[in-house]
Amino acid sequence: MASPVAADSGRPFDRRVYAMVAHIPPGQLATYGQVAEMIGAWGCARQVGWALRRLPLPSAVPWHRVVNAQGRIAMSPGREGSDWMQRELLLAEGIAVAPDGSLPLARHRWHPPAALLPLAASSCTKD
DNA sequence: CCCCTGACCCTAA
DNA sequence: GTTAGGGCCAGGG
Repeated sequence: MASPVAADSGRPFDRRVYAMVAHIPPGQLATYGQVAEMIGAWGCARQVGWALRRLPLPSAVPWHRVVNAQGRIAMSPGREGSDWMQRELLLAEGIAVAPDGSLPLARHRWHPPAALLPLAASSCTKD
């Protein structure tokens, strides 16, 4: 498999999310809403979070580079500690993540190339 | 079909 | 700077 994108995802939406996240360079960050907009799924930030939740770990997809718009790691009991794993991975890439999950989002914000901008709007689940 | 929940976001206080 | 409320979309009971 030449692509880092997991092929075991049944939903087209999930694959779009993973493919986009795979473009985020090391040491840089994107928000859920940002990823949603980049695949043309405006307003579907929550679905992006769902897609990442369905992602089997470990994964070649750099899921840890996606945080919420508040500049904090999305902590939730349902994640079974993957949120803390995310903090460790970001620290390893040189991003100063505070113990409470807050981080300097503005300093590490990813600026995607125009080639990745959405060509058309898409639904959250459909292509 | 109704209700609740979720790795969200924006605005207002 | 942080917290609270309402809105958003899709899944599951």
